[in-house]
This record gives sequence, structure tokens and C-alpha cells, in this order.
Amino acid sequence: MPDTAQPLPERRLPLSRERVLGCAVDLADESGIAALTIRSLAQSMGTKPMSLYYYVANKDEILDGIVDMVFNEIKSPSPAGDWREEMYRRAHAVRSALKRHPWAVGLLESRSSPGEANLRHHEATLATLRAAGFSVQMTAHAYALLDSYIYGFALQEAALPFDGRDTASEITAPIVERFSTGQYPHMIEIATEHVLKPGYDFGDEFDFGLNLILDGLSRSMR
Amino acid sequence: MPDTAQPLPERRLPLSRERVLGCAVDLADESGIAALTIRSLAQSMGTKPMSLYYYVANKDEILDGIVDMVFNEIKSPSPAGDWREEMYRRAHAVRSALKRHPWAVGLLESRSSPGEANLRHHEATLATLRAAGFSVQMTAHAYALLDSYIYGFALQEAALPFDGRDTASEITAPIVERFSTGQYPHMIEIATEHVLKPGYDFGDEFDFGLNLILDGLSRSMR
DNA sequence: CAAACTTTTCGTACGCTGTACTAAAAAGAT
DNA sequence: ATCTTTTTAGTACAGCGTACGAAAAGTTTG
Repeated sequence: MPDTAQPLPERRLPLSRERVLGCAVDLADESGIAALTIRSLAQSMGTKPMSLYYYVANKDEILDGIVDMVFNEIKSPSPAGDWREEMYRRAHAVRSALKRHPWAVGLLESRSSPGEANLRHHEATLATLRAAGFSVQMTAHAYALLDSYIYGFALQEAALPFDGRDTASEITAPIVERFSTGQYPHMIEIATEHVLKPGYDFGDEFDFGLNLILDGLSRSMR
Repeated sequence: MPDTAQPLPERRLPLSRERVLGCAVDLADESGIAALTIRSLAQSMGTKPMSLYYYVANKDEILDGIVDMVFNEIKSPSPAGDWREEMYRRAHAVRSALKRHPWAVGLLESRSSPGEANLRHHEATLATLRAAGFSVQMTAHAYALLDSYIYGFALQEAALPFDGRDTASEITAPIVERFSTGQYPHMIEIATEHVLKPGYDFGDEFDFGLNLILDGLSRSMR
């Protein structure tokens, strides 16, 4: 029986641009963006490096692509809804997507050509603000302000040494040690009286700033 | 005359950790962070690659080092001054430093161990807020909010395709072209009615958000 | 069925990267 | 003059992105 198609021996899924980008996202999530190389990506897909180049022009295109994959996970705001609620939801949606894929924040700086999902998302955001009655100029202001805050918060979160698994104290203890010279009393104060308190989660800081900003925008409309 | 020390043939400055980091900053400014390699750095200093390793353990230490060089350029706020003025000045100081060295924003995400200048700067910021009467918790809130906004704004600015040299219209024209499908009407509206207006500078958006945030913080204290 | 053509996969090779290891050179001390 | 410490380099290696071209697989046609 020579011609029986063997179904068992690891039927490899056919390659495709989508599968390449999807695996790239997974690999970056698991091992960090630095570990995402053409070679490692090919291996994780059970292929050889050069095979990927049929679906992707070069590595930059992969990086652009996975950033857009992240934006694809984010539900766009609706111009029909209450603008404040929509902006609140959007902010949290973007933040949580960037938390799931921390490498994406770093890529935003280097990649200058936004993908389609990115554009669609921002178009919806602008539409929602305009529909709420913001002037063109105020919409630009609000847009820059909100995005700056969201991205900046995500950037800081990505730079945090702990990723939720460890408690803050496990990590900060050695740092506090290093600070025992007394040069940084206020940092220690914040750390011991706030950050190291049980139940503290840096992510909770997000709401404070977000509400302050939304309050301010709301006032600027009236 | 065999032993005359030749003074003319390019008396090379002696190496040192400071000079290495300084040249690394210059090189990154001129050619981008990707072009900053051990080899290119050595060449720019008139040395050989391996010579640098006497002053620096590895490339990561260079990256950490140049981030801290940037923070060294930033004047810290003073707890003695009016908190709002100090925070306003600091925000602009940080932003302009990050604008001079756009690569620094991207490094913030990947480098997790802050340098001394960074720590000193943030200690001064916390001290100023506490001296102004903010509670420990409010100080943490304000700190996260301000830094998020500043870093996020810098991140967006770094991602902009133009670096001040070209006008906005030169760059956006082809993009607008691509949008002629009509899928992104609000983006076009913002572009044509706001961004493309003569004299527009994205940097000017910074003040709007900054004042809104400072207003909000001011209110939260009262 | 064979031949021709298209789509998809991959082997090899090149110039780049960071840096380990080692040795040479220079400077300073005795 | 000799020894020690500081500083600078040469060589080499593994890993990177990817250009180029060939091989393989799949599809269409005679």
C-alpha cells in the first residue's frame, strides 16, 4: 500500500500571510519581541526560514503586520453611543490589548506606516468625537490627549519589571534595598505606603487619569 | 628624529565611559538607534570595536547608559517652587529632551532598570508634588498621569513621519491620496481643516492636554 | 498519461551583528 | 630595568535578515 495518504504524521497547516502573522504574535507574546526572528518563527511553524518570504516581503512587514493584528483585537467606539462611555471603553480596550501584547507599544515608535485596522480604529474614534459635538480643533486636541495618555500608560506598564504573576513586593524589595542610601526618600515613601500595600495594582491608576481627562474634555465642551 | 611625539596626526581623545556614551548618543541622534552598533560606534570614535568593552560591559549597558544621558539633560523640578509651574516646566523639559532624542522613548519600554539621573529626576518630581500638599496616594496618581501623558505624547511625536524639516503637507499629501476611497472621512477632515493649515505644529497640541491635566490635578487638591 | 505552466517551498551563501578569548601595546610604579 | 596595571586590538564564532536560484508540489492543458 504505497499510495495511502498518511494522515497522522503531523499534517502541517498550509501557510498563509494570516497564519504567519498570527504565529508571529504568539511567538512575540511568549518569548518577547527580540526572540521573534525569521528563523525562530519558521521553526515554530514547522517550516524553513525562506518559506515565509513568499507571504511577506521582509521582516519589517511582519512587524507592521503584527501591530495591526493588535489593533484588530480592539473594538472600535461607536459614534452612535454616548461619547464619554465610548471613549472610556475604548481607552480600556486599547490598554488591555497593549497589556496582552506589551511589545506592541515599543513598535509604535519605530513603525511609521499605520495598518488598516489601526486606521479604521482611529477613524471611528474621530467620528465618535465629532458626532458628540466637538469642533474639528477640539477633536484633534482630545484625540492627541487621549492617545498620548493611553499609549504612555501602556508604555510604563510594559516597562514594569513584574507582569502580574509576582507580587510587587518581591520585585521592589531588592530595589528598595539599593535605595537605602537615603537618596530617594519620596520613592520609598510611595513604595512602602502605596505600591507595596496589599492589593495594589498599577493598572488601577489608569482610571484616575482617564476620568480626570474625560472630565476635562467634558468641561471643555460645555 | 625618531622619538618626537607626533602631535598632528589626529591626536585621539582618550576613551572613557562618558565619551563612549556621549558618542553613542550623538550617533543615535544622527543615524537612528538601529545604526548604533558596536562597530559603527567604534569607528565614529576612531577606535576598534573591542576597545569599547573596557568601559562598558555590553551593548545593553550602552543602551541603559544613553537613556540616562537623556535624563541628565533634563532639569529637575524644585520642591521649593510653585508646583504647577514646576510641573509645567518639567513636562516641557522632558518632552523637548525626548524630541531631541526620539530613540529614547522606544528604549524606555525595553530597558527596565532605570539609571541614576532617571531616579534623581523622578525623586525630585515626587518631592515637588508632596511638598505641594498632595497626599501620598494623590502623588502616585498625579505622577502616573503626568508621566503617561508626557511619554505617550513623545511616543506619538517620535512616530510622526516628518521631523520638522518637511512641512506636514508634503508628507500627508500622498497619504490623503491613499484615503481617497472615502473610507476615512474624519481623518481627512482633521487633516485638511486642521493639520494642513499653515503654521500647524503637532507640538502645540501638547499644551492643551498638559493644562487640562494640571487643571484637573489642581481641582483634585482643593 | 504526459507535458507545460504556476504556485509554493527551501538550500546555499553573503554581509551584518554582539562579543568571548587572547594577546599585544602603553603607561605607571618600583 | 623590571614588574604591574591599564588600555587597545586581532581573530573567531554563532546568530541575524535575506538575495538568488533551484527544487518540489499543484494545476491546467494537449
